[in-house]
Amino acid sequence: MEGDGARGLPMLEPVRHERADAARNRATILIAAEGLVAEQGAQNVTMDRVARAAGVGKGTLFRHFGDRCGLMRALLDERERAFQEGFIRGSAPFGPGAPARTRLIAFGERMLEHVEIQGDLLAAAENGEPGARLRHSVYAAYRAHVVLLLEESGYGGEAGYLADVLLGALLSELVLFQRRELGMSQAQLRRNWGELVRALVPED
Amino acid sequence: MEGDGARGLPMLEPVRHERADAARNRATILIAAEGLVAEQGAQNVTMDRVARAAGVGKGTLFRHFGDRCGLMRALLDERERAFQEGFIRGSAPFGPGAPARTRLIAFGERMLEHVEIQGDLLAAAENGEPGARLRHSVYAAYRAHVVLLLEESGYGGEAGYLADVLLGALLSELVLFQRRELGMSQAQLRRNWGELVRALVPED
DNA sequence: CACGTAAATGGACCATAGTCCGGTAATTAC
DNA sequence: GTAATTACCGGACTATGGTCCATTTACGTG
Repeated sequence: MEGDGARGLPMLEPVRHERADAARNRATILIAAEGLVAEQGAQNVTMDRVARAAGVGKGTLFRHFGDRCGLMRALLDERERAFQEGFIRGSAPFGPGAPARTRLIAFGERMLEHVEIQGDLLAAAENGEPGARLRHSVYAAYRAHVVLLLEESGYGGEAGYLADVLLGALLSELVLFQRRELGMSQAQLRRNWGELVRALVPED
Repeated sequence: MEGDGARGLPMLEPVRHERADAARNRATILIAAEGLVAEQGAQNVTMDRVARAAGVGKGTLFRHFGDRCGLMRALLDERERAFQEGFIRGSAPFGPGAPARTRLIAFGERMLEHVEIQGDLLAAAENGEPGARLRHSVYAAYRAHVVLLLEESGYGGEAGYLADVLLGALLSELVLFQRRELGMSQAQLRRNWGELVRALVPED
């Protein structure tokens, strides 16, 4: 049914060439949005203001980023990419090379730092329709990584379930609540995360 | 500063007498909202439509329930109250009388059932500003209960932290995702919940 | 280079959550 | 019973996320 081009190579990119003006506008928008977020906080930035600040129409904004969460995600993208790169190909214990349980602890610690630095932006990016964040590919990537580590560690139970629970403990909404509302320190969260993982995952 | 009536009894209700028309309107609104939710699903019910269906103005709606989440919560209120009543004063193992760990497992199982039945409504009620659900008194009540059980069980770590993690595993957004998107069965979730608690909480 | 096509654009438009306030009706004091 | 008070009412209004489409602009081709 799909009209594959029957060329030699299957196309890896959905878009052959992003038009120059589109690329320029995307960059302009991201810079404008970044500035607004920096000066007023992610929560107070409206799509209208971003569009006006970037000097483009609202339609352009939504064409490029889909929705508000998409824009926020795009702002996080660079860090996000570095984060994923880190646990896939970085150096141990975050990257490969250390025992699985150790890596899992390192994963959580990095995630806590990530939330510390990008907290509001993360919260804004995850705050869409119910369940949207779970269906997104970023969650899938994290989940797959945790599942892999759990299986590697020899965990006997259902790794997918435990991955959901563990990622739940790192959810930005929760971590921000613990930090700001409950007054837990970052060190406290790190310690508790470590204990949690050690209690659940076998040493290998 | 507060003008306490200096009568004999401290007032237990913030409002001395809800005016008859107000009470009538609240009831009418709840009935109308219940009907709309039943026939179109919580997600598709707008405040405007509820107001029109109830034959009241929008202002009345917001005066009574604060915001959309408040209305959804009010619709859940009866079940919610029964749920809380159950784990505070009900019969074992959900209520008092059983070992703490057993009660905790029962708590989770009831919560999973609760999500099964009231899923969409719960999701709608929890879907507000980031962190709002965590700051709400319902979350505080659940958290306090779980903390109590953990301490009673002789859990050595920080009970508050573990309570957040455990409640995260029961979050309606997550459970609905696991049921609908991941295709996990309710039995599977029950089993995994039980294993999770048994792995983390000492038998007592 | 001229041209045709497909993509990008922008801002008018829509839907919906939430606010505000002049008017009104229920309660209370006398 | 009547007047004063107080709480309630309703719908017009605002703010904001998101859609639509007629118009414009870049790009590949002859």
